Amino acid sequence: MRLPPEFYQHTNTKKIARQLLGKILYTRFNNQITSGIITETEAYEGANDKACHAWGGRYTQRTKTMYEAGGISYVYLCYGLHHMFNVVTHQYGQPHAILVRSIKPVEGIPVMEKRKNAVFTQKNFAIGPGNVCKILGINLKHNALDLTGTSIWIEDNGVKTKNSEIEITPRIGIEYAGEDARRMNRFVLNPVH
DNA sequence: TCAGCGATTAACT
DNA sequence: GTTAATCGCTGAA
Repeated sequence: MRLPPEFYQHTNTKKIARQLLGKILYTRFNNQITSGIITETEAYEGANDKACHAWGGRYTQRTKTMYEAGGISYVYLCYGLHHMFNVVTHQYGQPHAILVRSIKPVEGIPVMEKRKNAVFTQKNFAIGPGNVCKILGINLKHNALDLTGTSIWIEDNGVKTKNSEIEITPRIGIEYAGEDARRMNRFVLNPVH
């Protein structure tokens, strides 16, 4: 079951970030399908969240994607090297987004291994947001794509995630965000301790 | 126009 | 634990 636009257009971004855990993220580029279970997300809550690119209502070429209505992708380049894949949420005019930090590969593993130029082991599964984009083949060209289209989409396979399987922590790599750096906006499924 | 920097990673010591 | 890689975005000039 593909997630409908209404799923993304809810106004509680943290709740959506929680619900995305356990869903399956698919990409289909050049007729190659790859997918993985979403295991880690971070909620970025718009103009009032200093960690969000659109903090304070910043509206630029890059951030304008986040102001769209929920249900599209937001991809950008970080440190000049790494692509980050986000899901835009909330209503039009509210720059909320959810960063997908980790997935567990399911379909098209050979394709993903080739993209990463490495063979997957238990340990180097797609850990980290840069890797998620790398193995799924996502780059800047895939910014602002409709998540109900045929290139990138998310499916619900009916598996329910239990609260006991989920860890909630502050977000990563945003120490500059002051107070907001302490928000409990990161959701991890079945963390390996 | 341009300097400074970042929602990071992998390969080092 | 430390660091190089590397480039688009941002904001100030």
